[in-house]
Amino acid sequence: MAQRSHDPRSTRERILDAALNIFSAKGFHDTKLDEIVAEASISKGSIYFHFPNKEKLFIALVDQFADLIERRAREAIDREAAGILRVRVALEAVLETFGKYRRPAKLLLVQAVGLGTVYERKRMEVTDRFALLIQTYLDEAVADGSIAPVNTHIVSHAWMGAIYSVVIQWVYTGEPSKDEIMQALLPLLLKSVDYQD
Amino acid sequence: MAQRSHDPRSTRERILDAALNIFSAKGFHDTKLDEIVAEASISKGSIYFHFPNKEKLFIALVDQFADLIERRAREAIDREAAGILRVRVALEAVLETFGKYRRPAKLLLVQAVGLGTVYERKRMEVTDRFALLIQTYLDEAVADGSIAPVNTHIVSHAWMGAIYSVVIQWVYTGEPSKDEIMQALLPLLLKSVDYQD
DNA sequence: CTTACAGTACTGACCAGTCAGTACTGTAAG
DNA sequence: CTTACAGTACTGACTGGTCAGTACTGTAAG
Repeated sequence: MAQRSHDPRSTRERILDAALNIFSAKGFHDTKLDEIVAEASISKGSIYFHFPNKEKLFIALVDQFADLIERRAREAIDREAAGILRVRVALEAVLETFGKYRRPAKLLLVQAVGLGTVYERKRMEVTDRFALLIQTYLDEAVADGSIAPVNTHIVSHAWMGAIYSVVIQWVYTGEPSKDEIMQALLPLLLKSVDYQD
Repeated sequence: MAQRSHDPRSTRERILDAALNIFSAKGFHDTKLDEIVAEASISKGSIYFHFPNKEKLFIALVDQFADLIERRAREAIDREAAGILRVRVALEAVLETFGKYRRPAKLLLVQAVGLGTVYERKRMEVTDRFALLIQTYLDEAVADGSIAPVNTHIVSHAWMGAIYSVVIQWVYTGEPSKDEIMQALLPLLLKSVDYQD
């Protein structure tokens, strides 16, 4: 029967937690709300009290994690003064965060893709967001002469894709290690824009 | 009622054609078999005569197009003798093929991702396939001294991801143009492994 | 008349979303 | 302080539309 509410806002978090577990393991369509209900030990109605529908619940998780990744990257970048060296710390921060939160990583990088018409827009929104972040700092590096002029629009998408797929590989198989990735991916990215240290 | 269409085997292709159209436009889950039936002007029974189920029909399309891309790339590569120059022709071939077949491209690059547990394996299979293709030729280039030794496993995944995301962007928005992509992406990839022409 | 297909009509499992009801917490008028 | 009403948080049995898949029939060619 109806429960007390001395976990006033924690129910919402229980739902998000459980949803994250199941969505990231099984994907959007293979996840039944009843599984989330069981995992969170709440009721189905509760989900609909806190979220308008299954889709919005999923998107809340995607946004939440995209925010986190972006915040971590920006924080790391802002701590570092010099132009292109910021790439190192940003990449480190992103790998660190993805590594710490593998389940949400899976959600963001894989499960959020290919969900049908409704999600096309969301997918684009998220990728554009990260590509723009990269592009901003690449433009900055070009402006201050750290690197030669390039098509930063294409380069930023290429970088994002490169990071994405290496991270996906890593999230799924555990290989290669974070250190190996840093050692191989960082010089690769820097050299791709002609930056030699 | 039932017509003997004197298109004996073409029904199968009509189904594949229609399925490709609808799947690539709406994604797997938002596509109803009845829509394919209407589009192909065939019957539902026909689908189940030619394919065991919806999933296999979808995967047949994915495999078909993955085969095509790989074949085009290999053909282009095999026509070119020198080590790293093969990268140019392979990239050209891949872009050419993706450009010619935008709808299947969408299917392979986006719709086939994040479809749930059953497809995780397929996704990995396809990405590994392309990554390995790249890795083979990178290893060759390292062996014959065209480029310095690198972690070709990571590099191949990074390259694939870079190509993927630029192509996805292109398939969806039409921007940047194929020429711009060639002009920006090719030097980027080559420089990333320290190859200067 | 058999094989290979093509067609139609149907079914039933499934599951997102609903809703009527319960429990508890203010709070304020009498 | 106590009754009354309102607001919030939550429950879980139920439903109704949907759609993959099935059963069965039709027919033309060899």
